[in-house]
Amino acid sequence: MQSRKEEIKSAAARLFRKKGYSATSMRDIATAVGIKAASIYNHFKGKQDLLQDLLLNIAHLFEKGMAEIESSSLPPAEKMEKLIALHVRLTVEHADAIALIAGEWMHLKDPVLTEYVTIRNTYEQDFKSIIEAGKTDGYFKDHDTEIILFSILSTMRWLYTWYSRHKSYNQVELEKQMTDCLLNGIKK
Amino acid sequence: MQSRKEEIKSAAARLFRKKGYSATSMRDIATAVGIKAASIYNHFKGKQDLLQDLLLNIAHLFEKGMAEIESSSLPPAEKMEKLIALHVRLTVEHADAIALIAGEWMHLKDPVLTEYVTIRNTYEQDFKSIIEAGKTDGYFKDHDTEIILFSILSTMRWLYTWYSRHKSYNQVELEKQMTDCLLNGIKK
DNA sequence: GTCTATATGTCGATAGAC
DNA sequence: GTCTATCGACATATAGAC
Repeated sequence: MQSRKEEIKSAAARLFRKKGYSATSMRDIATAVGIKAASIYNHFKGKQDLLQDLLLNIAHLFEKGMAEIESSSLPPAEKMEKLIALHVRLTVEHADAIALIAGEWMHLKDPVLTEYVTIRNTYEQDFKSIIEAGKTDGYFKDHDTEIILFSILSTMRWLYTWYSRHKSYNQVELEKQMTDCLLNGIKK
Repeated sequence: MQSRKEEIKSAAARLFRKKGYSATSMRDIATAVGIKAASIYNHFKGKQDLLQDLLLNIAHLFEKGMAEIESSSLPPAEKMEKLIALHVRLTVEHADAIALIAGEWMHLKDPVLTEYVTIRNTYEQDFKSIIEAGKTDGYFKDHDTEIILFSILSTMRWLYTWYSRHKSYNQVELEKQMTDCLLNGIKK
């Protein structure tokens, strides 16, 4: 059961992803839902409000997932596996909204833009702490932390493009192979 | 020495990257160059023409790089290293245009859109052939070829965001660490 | 080759009827 | 809660003077 407000949100997410935020008009979104553009303003304050709703929601899901992993007492290598699983799960469940993280967050306006960037920076800092703990404990090699973070996050952030073309792929198997690729590499 | 036409192109690339294609106006580009919007039309047919010029140019650079690597008689593992080096080099030399590959190619219009996608698909097919040759020769593990391709390409395609924040990083060292991360993983 | 002026269209958002 | 009608801003692109 999806309310009209939810209908508008998911149509907006799909269109922002496909055509980009700026190239998507309120008329486009309204048509996709089967109403007129003016009617959207009974549910949202405007186009920017829609983008902010979508992006803050997904940002908070990542925040929550990271908090749970950090507060666990698992060793760094297993925390890393949990992080990869978190990205895979959120991507599968919120593919359209995730896509906006990659390409449309720049269209946020202040003060939400600042809020969003702060959340993202904190997330990356937490990620780096786990990598460094893994190096200290001798689980990870001594690569530059920034480069390790970048390699993993970039792969995770593109997962949504890949997954849209391979929906049939088993989620558990995907998670397993990605984790192994990232942690152990592709060379024999 | 940069001609006026080149000035316009690089201003467009920088603005398309920063604000997105749709949100960038001809007035924005003109102002950045120090002329009026109408003057751009003496150098380019329109905004779409600018995007096509930028994207086809960078696509052809990848095509050329891949052709050189493929025609070499190096073993697959070394071809892979050359491919990573190709991405690093093109990213450092054409950061703005490379960014458009990640987020703005969707705004291309046919027939150039079809041409661009065809070039990209061919590039990915060539990449997969090298991965599969590497598996056959026993250099690479038996992961799903699609997943290996995706892991590597996604990291390469996000390099431009990372590099803009770490311009001081030594290019040779960057190449070495990225190659090692991708091929051998981060686990000890 | 750059300018001013302008044609033509679409945008986000609002007012007010029902 | 959805509609019609509309406003004002800004978009791409063109015509023609200099």
